[in-house]
Amino acid sequence: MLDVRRVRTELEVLKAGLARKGADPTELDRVAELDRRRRELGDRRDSVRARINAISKEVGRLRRSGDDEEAEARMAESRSFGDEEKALAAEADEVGAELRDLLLRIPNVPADDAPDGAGEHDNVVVRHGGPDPDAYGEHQRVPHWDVGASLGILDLERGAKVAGSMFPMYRGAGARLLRALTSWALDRHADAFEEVRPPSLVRSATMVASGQLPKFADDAYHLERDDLWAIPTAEVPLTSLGAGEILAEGDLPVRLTAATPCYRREAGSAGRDTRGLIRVHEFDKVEILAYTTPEQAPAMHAELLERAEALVVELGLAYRIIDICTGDLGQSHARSFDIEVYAPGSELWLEVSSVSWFGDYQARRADLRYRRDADARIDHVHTLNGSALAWPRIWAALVEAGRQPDATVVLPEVLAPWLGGATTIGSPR
RNA sequence: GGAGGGAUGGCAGAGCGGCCGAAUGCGGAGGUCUUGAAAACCUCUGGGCGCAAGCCCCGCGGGUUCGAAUCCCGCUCCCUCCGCCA
Repeated sequence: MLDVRRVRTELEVLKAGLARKGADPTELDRVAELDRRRRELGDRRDSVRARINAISKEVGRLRRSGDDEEAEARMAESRSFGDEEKALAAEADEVGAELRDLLLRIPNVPADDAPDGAGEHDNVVVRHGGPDPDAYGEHQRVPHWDVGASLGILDLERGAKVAGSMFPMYRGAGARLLRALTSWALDRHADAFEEVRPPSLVRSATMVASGQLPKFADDAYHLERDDLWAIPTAEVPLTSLGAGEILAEGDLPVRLTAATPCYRREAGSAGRDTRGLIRVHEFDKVEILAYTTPEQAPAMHAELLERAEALVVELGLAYRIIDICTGDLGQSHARSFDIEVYAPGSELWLEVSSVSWFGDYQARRADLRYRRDADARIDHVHTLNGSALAWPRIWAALVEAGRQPDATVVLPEVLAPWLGGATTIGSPR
């Protein structure tokens, strides 16, 4: 969430930021108003409390010196402030809660250098890499759901039988390919990132910390009986891993990686991209995430993007990197780069990674701070994260791009160690 | 799931309802001493809001009281035992 103090001192700057995102800037006027009222009520409450505290101390002194009569008088005096204190406290709490609820729903402001734009169509392609998307042959122009079905490595019908549509079932070499991708990616990050295996069900507070709640409750699976949420990304537990803690500056940057299942209801996109693996309710993903000082953040953003890009390069896929414009930025994001790979059979660019910088927006929600070496001041960390990578769409692109004229599928050499040395799926027809 | 015990500052560990934001020890920072270091000694050493006065925080949330770390209720988490179980 945004820093209320900035709302007080840089209201217009923040409003301009929200406007760039296409969000309603007038919400901040309401924040400023609630903040004023909360502080005013708090001040009044505190001065009444100061009176009560002083009198109560006096009562203690009088009691000890045996002057019970005067003590009684002071107790009565203190009692007379009770109702006022209660009323002011209740009102201050109410305004405070309203302020917090509002603040939790207001998006982050975009970074200055994020490109302006109203929506998806204004995103900027930064660069292309890998093979020429137009150079794929006719044998590669078969969608992955057909390739997967004929090779027996993707069983969407059985997935639907067991759990419903958009719950894919991978089989045989298809399942093993997923396992290989996860192992390969985790190993590729092992040089600098601590591997974590976090819970995939989390509390509401954890979902609030990274920004999924309260606004996007409909997008997530909720286990009502236990009041737990199925994580939509490892970002959720990894961001909260340090919640409520104060780290030493020397601990930063903290680099974490995790492979987890991800669950998304896709409530807002019913009927879209329903074929194959392009949009599914459950998928596996390897995430890389960091806590940094504000100074370290830009370099870390570049590092995460390089890592995600390196994986796509090693897989030999055609890809492009997109600088997300202000109007398309997620609620918590200040700056994001997406990596899209080209799937020649589906003839689609598929988003397989989103590498984002959140500033202190999540850290404030999570109360995740660090102590600066220079002056021992305590400040919020910056959080950054990226997928490296999301596997179903990679799986789809690999299967389509790897398809040979003889209908077998050849997989990238880099995966061989995790595939028992075999990089071909199926036998020639 | 059942029974019991516990939660205090970076850690350990005190804390009759008032003089407790909290003893003491350790750890950490600075200083004295020393050629240097160790030892010894001295000082400092939680967080939040606020310009300040002041207010709040002893797991979290309520309550009792003039006054709560201390009493009461609910919750969460941890530990022990039993049950169940990958």
